[in-house]
Amino acid sequence: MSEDTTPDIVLSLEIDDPALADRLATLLGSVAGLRLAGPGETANATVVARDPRVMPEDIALTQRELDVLALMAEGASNKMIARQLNISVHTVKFHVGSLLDKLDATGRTDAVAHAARRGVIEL
Amino acid sequence: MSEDTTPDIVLSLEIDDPALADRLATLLGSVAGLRLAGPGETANATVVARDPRVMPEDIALTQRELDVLALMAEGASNKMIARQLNISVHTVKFHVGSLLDKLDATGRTDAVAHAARRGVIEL
DNA sequence: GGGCTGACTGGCCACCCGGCCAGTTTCGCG
DNA sequence: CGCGAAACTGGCCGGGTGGCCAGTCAGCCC
Repeated sequence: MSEDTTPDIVLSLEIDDPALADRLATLLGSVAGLRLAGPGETANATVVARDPRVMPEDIALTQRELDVLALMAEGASNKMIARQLNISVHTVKFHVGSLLDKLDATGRTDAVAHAARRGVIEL
Repeated sequence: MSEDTTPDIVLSLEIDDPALADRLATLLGSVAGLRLAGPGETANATVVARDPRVMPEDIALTQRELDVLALMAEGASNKMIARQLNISVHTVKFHVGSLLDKLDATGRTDAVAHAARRGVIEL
């Protein structure tokens, strides 16, 4: 007579590895106080396990490059970035160029995507 | 003598809501076959629950727009996208323009960032 | 001191991008 | 059947972007 005050926690699974997903579903499905989400149901929490992509040590970015990168992720143009950081557009381009090199990107959009993937920045 | 073949699944928690985090930790901590990750330990899976931010229904994007968006997220230029989709560069620009409108973005970088934030695409 | 590295600035230029206008086709609805 | 909405395609052009060159300044190591 106490469960009504604290309903089951609903969990959804987003596991790439089928074997792991199966084990987790079995284990979690038999825990009192929580259950797995049904189709279309909104879960309280999600269990995620992405494929073990290479999470190399953080790329060595200077503070200035991080500043520029953050503003790039906001969709700022070089001109806007220059204004924000009180530097010239040419300097912004310089840092952007360095970022493209270090992040192995072909353009600013690619750079932001790569940085987000690697956890260098948060979207 | 059978646990050595299937070691415990290690879970880490990333829960914004402290109360929910506490309940999950209690529930999951007493499940045989899995345990919570210690400090610095690499987990097999992560339980995440972000604060219930407005998750509006997916923005209505056409299939073509999704195609273009996906390639944009890969850092592809309009020319590359055109080649990939067998359409002209001008048409790609048209779709990009629609994406900028629908995603309320100022440029392709901003569009990809917004789309990733809203879960429209996965980086 | 001399050499070195990294942040910063500038000019120049080919290319790309996004906005404008215009046109076609396809589809569903009254 | 007409008709409008939406998807799709194209030319044009101003401004943004990225690559290349060169140069200054501050800090650090040998």
